[in-house]
Amino acid sequence: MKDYINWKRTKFAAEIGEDDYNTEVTLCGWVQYTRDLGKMAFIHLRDRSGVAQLTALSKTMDKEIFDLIVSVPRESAISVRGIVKQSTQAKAGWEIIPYKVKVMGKASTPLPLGVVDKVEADMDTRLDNRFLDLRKPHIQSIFMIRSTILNAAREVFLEEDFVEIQTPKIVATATEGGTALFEMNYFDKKAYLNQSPQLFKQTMMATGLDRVFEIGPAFRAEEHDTVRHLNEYTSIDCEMAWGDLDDSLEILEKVIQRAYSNVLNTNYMDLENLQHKIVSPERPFPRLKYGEIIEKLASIDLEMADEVSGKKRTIEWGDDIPLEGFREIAKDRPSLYFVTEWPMKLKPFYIQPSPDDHEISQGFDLNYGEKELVSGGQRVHDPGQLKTLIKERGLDLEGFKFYLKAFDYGMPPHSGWGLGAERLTMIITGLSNVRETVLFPRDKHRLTP
RNA sequence: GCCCCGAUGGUGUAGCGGCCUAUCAUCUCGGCCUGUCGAGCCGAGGACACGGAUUCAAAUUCCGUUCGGGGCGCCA
Repeated sequence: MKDYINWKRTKFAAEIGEDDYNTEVTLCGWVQYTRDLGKMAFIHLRDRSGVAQLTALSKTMDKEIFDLIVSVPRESAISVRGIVKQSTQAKAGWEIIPYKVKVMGKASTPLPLGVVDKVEADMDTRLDNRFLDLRKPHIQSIFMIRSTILNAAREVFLEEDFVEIQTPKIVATATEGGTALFEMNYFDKKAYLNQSPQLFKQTMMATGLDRVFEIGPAFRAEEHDTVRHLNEYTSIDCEMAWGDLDDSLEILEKVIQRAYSNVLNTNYMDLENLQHKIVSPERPFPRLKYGEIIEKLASIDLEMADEVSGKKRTIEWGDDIPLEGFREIAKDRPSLYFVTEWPMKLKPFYIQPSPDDHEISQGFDLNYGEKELVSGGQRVHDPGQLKTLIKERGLDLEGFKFYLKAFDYGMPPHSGWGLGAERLTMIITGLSNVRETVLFPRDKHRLTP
């Protein structure tokens, strides 16, 4: 039989108020809970905005509708038409007296994952049933916040005259090196999933677009198994010409600050759902020199394994700062700070040395406590110098042909950075596992869903 | 790449040689209930990852496999 009723939603649960008393509404959502008292039943209907209570009385309603509404399995998708009634007994002050119900999508039982159960599920179970996991308001909040963060970045870039670009994710050469890549077959040729847009965005500096940004995926085939790594992550990248490192840092500060303030302004309910409080950071962010950090760590005798001998020794200038070292620094600096003036050998080949000291680079990191958020710097734009640095690292010039070509025909000075979108989301939401901030995370063990 | 840890109903767990025909909660199904909102009450259902070994006896010990969690390095 054809259904002639228009089941389009007229209100979200959270939109209902005094003005709606004694009017008809159509709500669409999921049956969160059914409390059947025999001749009377309460159904909690959840939509994106919140929960509405439907109060069904067998005496005053069609028996068929009553039986349907009390028997529909929880988490089924239903549409309900009813009258909003004021009620002192209902928590919201109102309730819906339904008179028409349509089951749009019946849920099977039992659920692989309870949406409102009192028992928590493991991350693995949750990810296997992510669509159900996402029905939990506090999980949805993570992705509401993530969306705000990405848009805040976009907002700042566009205000600052950047052009949004997309660079290829399938590439022929082993790009910048330093990480394992996923290999793939490209019409019988070997190809790789790109680890970062670095070389492409730099190439754009030779075009006259001057300021570009990209928000897109990056792939790393590292078999790391930690709460802060993903094999596919979202990189917020930018590159700008004709300026110096400070211009880059300023844009970065603005992006981070805007992300915080937009989340504070628009996602206060989501922060509440996550029971997390944040404070917008003030600019400029503190700047720590690599050398100062090493001094501090050496003064407390932080030990680390020597790269060559493997023996334990005190940290010294030239060593990379281990996580344990950053944990020490985080005791005094639990929030955002830049780390500048890294030794050249700890930074990639495309980072420019300082004009005063060729051992020191113009590369920087942005940390939040012990967490690394951003990496960037002033780039080498002289083709001769760039070739030398590539060779010094033992990399094959042949693989960088397309990149180097752009430097041979008028490359202006430029700088830029890459920000891990998930790491920023993790910090702003206060979550401890980066997987929480991705709908369908890719890690060493997980390829589905 | 290196190192730890774990696997018990749909979900989350207890048990750590015989007391296990396996605990509790949640869940599912059936019954009662006209004001529930962590509903309540009565009844029922459902599990020891897989393979091997030790033992009179294994969920429990050992080995292997598979799957999962975490740490380090590296990075965003």
